[in-house]
Amino acid sequence: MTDPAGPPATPTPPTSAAVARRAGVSRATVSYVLNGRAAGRVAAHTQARVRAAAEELGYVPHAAARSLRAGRGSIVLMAAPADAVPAFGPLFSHFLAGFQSALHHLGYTGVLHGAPAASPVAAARAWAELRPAAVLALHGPPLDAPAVELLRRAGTAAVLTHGPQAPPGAHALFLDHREAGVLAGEHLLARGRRRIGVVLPAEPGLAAFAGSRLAGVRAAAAGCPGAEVRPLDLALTEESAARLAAAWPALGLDAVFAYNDEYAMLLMRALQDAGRTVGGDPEQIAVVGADDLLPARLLRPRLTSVRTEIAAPDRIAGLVDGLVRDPAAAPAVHRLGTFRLMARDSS
Amino acid sequence: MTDPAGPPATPTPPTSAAVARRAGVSRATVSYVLNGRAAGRVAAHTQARVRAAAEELGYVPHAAARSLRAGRGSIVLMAAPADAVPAFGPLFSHFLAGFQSALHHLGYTGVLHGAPAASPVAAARAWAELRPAAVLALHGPPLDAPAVELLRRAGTAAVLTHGPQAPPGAHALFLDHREAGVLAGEHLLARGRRRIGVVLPAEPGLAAFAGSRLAGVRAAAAGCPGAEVRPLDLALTEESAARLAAAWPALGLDAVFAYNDEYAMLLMRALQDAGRTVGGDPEQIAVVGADDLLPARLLRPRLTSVRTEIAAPDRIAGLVDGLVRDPAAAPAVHRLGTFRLMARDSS
DNA sequence: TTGAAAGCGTTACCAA
DNA sequence: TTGGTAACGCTTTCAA
Repeated sequence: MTDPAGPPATPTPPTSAAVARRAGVSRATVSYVLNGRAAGRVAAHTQARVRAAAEELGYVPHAAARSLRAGRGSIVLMAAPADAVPAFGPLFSHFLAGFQSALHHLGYTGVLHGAPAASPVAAARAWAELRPAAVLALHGPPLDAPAVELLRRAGTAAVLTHGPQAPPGAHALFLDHREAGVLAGEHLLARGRRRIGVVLPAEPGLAAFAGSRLAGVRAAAAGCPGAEVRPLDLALTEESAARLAAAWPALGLDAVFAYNDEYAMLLMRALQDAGRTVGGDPEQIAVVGADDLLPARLLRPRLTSVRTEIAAPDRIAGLVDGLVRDPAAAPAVHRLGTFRLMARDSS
Repeated sequence: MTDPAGPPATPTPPTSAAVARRAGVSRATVSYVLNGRAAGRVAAHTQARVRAAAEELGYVPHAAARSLRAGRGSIVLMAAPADAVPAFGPLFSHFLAGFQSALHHLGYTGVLHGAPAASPVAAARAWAELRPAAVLALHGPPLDAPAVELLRRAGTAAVLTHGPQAPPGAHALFLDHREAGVLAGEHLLARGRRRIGVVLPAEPGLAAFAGSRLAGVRAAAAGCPGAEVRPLDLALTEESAARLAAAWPALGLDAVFAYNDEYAMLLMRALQDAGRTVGGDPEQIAVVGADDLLPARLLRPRLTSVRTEIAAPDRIAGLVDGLVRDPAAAPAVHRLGTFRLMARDSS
């Protein structure tokens, strides 16, 4: 490959200057034309020439140079779960797709960034280097005040974190897992259950959510004399579930909220294998899951589940856009979604 | 908030020039110190002063400016599935976490980018704007030659796409789904099955994989006289599965490779609800899934599954790093993983 | 209608 | 041991 004219792997990417040379105009003209700011400034045939030159050269603008000059980038950074894998459920994936698309229409570039971070501040520093227009921390530990401050000082217009409250300078997106617990608890109580187990997953990263759900069940039970709530440790393995099932008689529970459809399926199977029956009749054990996954509907009995209804992706995208445009907007807590109970045969 | 000294949201982020002023040194010195290139150049106490100044100002280097100057960015872009949601299985999530971490140790910033793209070239253009060091297209349609060329011309050192072969200028990461089909087919044939159905998911984005898996089963059957293979359309809904189960007698199949554990679970349940029994005995219907998901082991009978063993994340990260360092490396096809059959009770 | 030039934040080179 | 300066690619203001 000694052809000096067009090597397949160009050593240096074409710049707007190269386009200008080829079209016989100035760099300024190129910029105007390619950014649609040429109306009434540049002759139509000149525009055509510029576009053709750009096309032929395979010119692509350099986002870094652009945002350097503009003083602000257009990327919206989302913190990806680094190790807490289970967070990537189909729910979140689906939300993500819609969200990215909505951001795109608003002129942003949505990007998932998952670097292993020793601390929230370390993560914030890594994110800040990219000078994003906005940062959303939807997973892992919520951003704390120092992390938010770092991001704000680095020029991030909008900082959003999940969690019940917004640190100074940030906004919060809140999915109140307590509500899930309340729904499950009230449902079970209404069906006459009084001794309710609540699964606390052994897997790390889920502890915060699990705690809230437990609190929700407790809150529901508080209004019902004679009701008892008992936390249960469970790992996502068949051994762990078998152990819990073996201990069941000693526990004397008549119902369980299993955090999750996965934990629920696991436990339900273990209980059945241990000779107990699961279902809605008083002498059976009632089981409630969450997330309303498809496989859980395939079990017999069909699993009752607390479904998460996440807010419309474009609503959140609009919110982010608004915050970017008005960085000084008063911090607030925004609902990220709600829960709904899908009653089926297991309770 | 009229305090002119320290507004919480700084209007302009601190620059290296600000750090230099505060420390009473030049910008060059700041650069040396903060990049660890100061050994033997800058006095220890000067270094301390610079670091202190940076700390106090909350200085974070500007990635865009850095990569502008360096001529090359350090981000590794991974194409995220924009709409083909199912790709985000636990397998991929787990790989991703390890991969990001490995990239981080090599000095890269791994980033998932999922913009809605009208075509591969449009996607490539969006990616090229970020001037990434490397691009990995692990989902969706493989990159075609024009897309690769665009990226290469934009200076992307390493372009990797999934698929059986590498377009000019790109490398390929290949997970040969045919092998999964072969494994499933051979397994079923060895168990005496001769009339094998293969599920083709109705969901788009899976067609390519499904086709390969079907081809694999066909290849296995080709070596076995009397064996027949029949494709079956199935959507991921209970209605679709019920319809297929109802048609079963007419199909006269004694085995099915269901693409996926999810499809397998769905179909297995539908068959059972229609009064057929699933299992390894000759008069039962044999069902094989794939991906070896936990819930599939909870069904009765336990589901036989083809497990995907993805390559170690740090091996892939090392590969990418090598390609970035040597952009002219001869394109090759690299195995992304292998398959293994986990025989259980359903076949 | 077009061109020239400045400046965004960083780093590498060369001079002091 | 340190500082000045130029250059990366782009947008934008001002002048022609």
